[in-house]
Amino acid sequence: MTGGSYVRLEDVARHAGVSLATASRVLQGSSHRGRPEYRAKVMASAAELGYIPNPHARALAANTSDTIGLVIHDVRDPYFALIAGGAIDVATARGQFVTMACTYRDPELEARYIANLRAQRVRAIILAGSAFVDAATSKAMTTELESYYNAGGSVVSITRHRLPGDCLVVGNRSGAADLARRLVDLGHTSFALLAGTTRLVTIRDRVAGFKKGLAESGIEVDPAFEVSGTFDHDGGLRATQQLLASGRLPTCIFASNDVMALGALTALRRAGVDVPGEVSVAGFGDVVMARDFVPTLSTVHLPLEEMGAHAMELALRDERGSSPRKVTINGEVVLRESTGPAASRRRR
Amino acid sequence: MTGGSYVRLEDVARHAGVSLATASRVLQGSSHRGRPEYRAKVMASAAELGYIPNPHARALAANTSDTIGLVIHDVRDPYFALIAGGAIDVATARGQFVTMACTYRDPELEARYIANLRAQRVRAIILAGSAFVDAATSKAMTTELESYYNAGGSVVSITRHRLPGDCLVVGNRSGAADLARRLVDLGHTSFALLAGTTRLVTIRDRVAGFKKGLAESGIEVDPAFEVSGTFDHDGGLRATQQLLASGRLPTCIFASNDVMALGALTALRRAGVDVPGEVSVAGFGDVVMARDFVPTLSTVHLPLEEMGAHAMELALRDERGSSPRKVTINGEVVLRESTGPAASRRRR
DNA sequence: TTGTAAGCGTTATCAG
DNA sequence: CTGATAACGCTTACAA
Repeated sequence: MTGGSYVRLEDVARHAGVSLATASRVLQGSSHRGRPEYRAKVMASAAELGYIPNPHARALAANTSDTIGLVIHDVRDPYFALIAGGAIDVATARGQFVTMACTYRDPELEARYIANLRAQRVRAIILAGSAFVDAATSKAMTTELESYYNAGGSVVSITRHRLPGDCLVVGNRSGAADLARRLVDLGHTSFALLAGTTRLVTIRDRVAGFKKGLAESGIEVDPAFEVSGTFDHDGGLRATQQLLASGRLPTCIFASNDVMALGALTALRRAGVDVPGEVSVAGFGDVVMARDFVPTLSTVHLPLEEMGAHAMELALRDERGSSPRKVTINGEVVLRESTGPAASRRRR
Repeated sequence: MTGGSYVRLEDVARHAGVSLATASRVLQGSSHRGRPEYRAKVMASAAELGYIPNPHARALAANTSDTIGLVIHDVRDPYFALIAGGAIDVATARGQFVTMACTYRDPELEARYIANLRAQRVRAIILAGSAFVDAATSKAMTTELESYYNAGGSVVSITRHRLPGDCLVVGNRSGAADLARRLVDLGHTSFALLAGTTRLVTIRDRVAGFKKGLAESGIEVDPAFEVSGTFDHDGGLRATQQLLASGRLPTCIFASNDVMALGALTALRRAGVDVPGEVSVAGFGDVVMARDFVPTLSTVHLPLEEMGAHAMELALRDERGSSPRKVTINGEVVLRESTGPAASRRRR
């Protein structure tokens, strides 16, 4: 059908018997300008010839492009895979390309990649993944992003309110606090916190929110029960093993994300500890597979896919908003099998 | 640091006191041409000014680009997330961009997207995800890809040996046959096959291989135990429920991929059927989480991440291979908790 | 409205 | 080996 070579705008113009400029205007202008008969002719020719504009030429001439940069922590992490999926779908539907990078929370890698996206003049940059508490860590990246933004680029971040542009603010604090309250209602009184790195603001917020929720009932977390590690499956596994090794268990373990919770579940199972019989476990995020964990995981549901889609929509809106938008996303507590009434209570 | 505006090659040239052409040559030529003193000057100026080449201009002039198109079924599916992750990592390390699309096995969407990648003159296209048995379905896509390939583009596919270019051929048949043998060794005699859509060649191959493995021991699959559905979690769940509803169970269930197997596990658990006590379950692929399923999943391990990395390396090799390479990837059976000795045998 | 022509930032050709 | 200069395909003033 389409031959080996390319159809250029010039070919379309000639075929339609109009000038290059006219063809260009017709093809890009969603507006109704152009004499109807010319419009029709050009459209027909373009379709017949199978014309696809050269995005590079377009980018060069118009100083914009139709690709969006998506910077995430790791595609392999289901949390981000969901966000990416949602984002990619709306981009594809709108004829935009998505170029994606995984930066593994390495600020330097992030900075470098963003510089490249900027040079590529991507239409927008979406950043998903927590920032570090220490703002200086990502200074280079922030600077880069600001130049991009100031030059007219769109920036949408998820949970990075300090960055320029729009932001999807996840209610980490409130979600975790809600979860804590529900857990207390179940009768739990002693909690362990698998915090991951407390240098990530997401974790810090979730932990802070959780503690606040507990505090309302006068419950404090034993410092010995606050164990950190990496913010992933292994981190959850190791932290739990550490807990297990200490010989003392709380009645409930809160992992600051679902994947860590899964690690915790695995560690507990290996050690022969019954969940929720002996300990309850809860996570945060509600990754799709949380429903398939054994036991199914209690967690704070976040509409991850929609968040990705929403972020992409913000990134794609015609006029970059006069004022940056902050959209709050609130999670909803979902109690499933992994949390039960407190063990102590049960024994009564 | 970097100002708001852009540094162009011209600026670097002026700063270094050489011509545009010289600067261009120095900056792109990995070769040692250019007077050393000029080379040094240009490099220094570029570094000092923070020069980043404009990829669009480069693409337009040189008719190539430094982005690779990655077309997969769905990022949310851990199987593909792993492949994508492996691919993205090597691309990033080599300073290449990856633009990714999910096509959900929709041939039309695939064709459209590939046409766009082609127009964008991406440096290579990587295609992961099974083809349909019926070649006509993806005729348009194939044509598009061939034009791209014939025009000098690199194509690397995973499990699509009919396509032009290099191919990572997954030993679906042999892997499934191996698995079948091991399962027979365990004493199993009756098997159910959760096939997914038999229109996908991957599934067809896995099913055929599995049957072949069984046939070596004179075992046949009861047609009533061969149930199809979608090639995902839900497909596995539903197929298993269907099986359950029929009132008759085999001693072992083979799901043609891990995610389906997870669905099966969930259905079984909900129905109160013990695995592997009453039925054994096996999958294919060895998604990371297979180790966290309860029970941990027996499956055929595929080095998914390495496959993605390998595919990207093939895509990036300097000269497109004179002859297309076919690399065979063989899976390895991993027996974990989800398969045990056949239930009937146990009861003796 | 439509056409002409001047860029956009690089690469590549061709003289010097 | 180096330096002008013409592409590359498209957008967009500017002119008609």
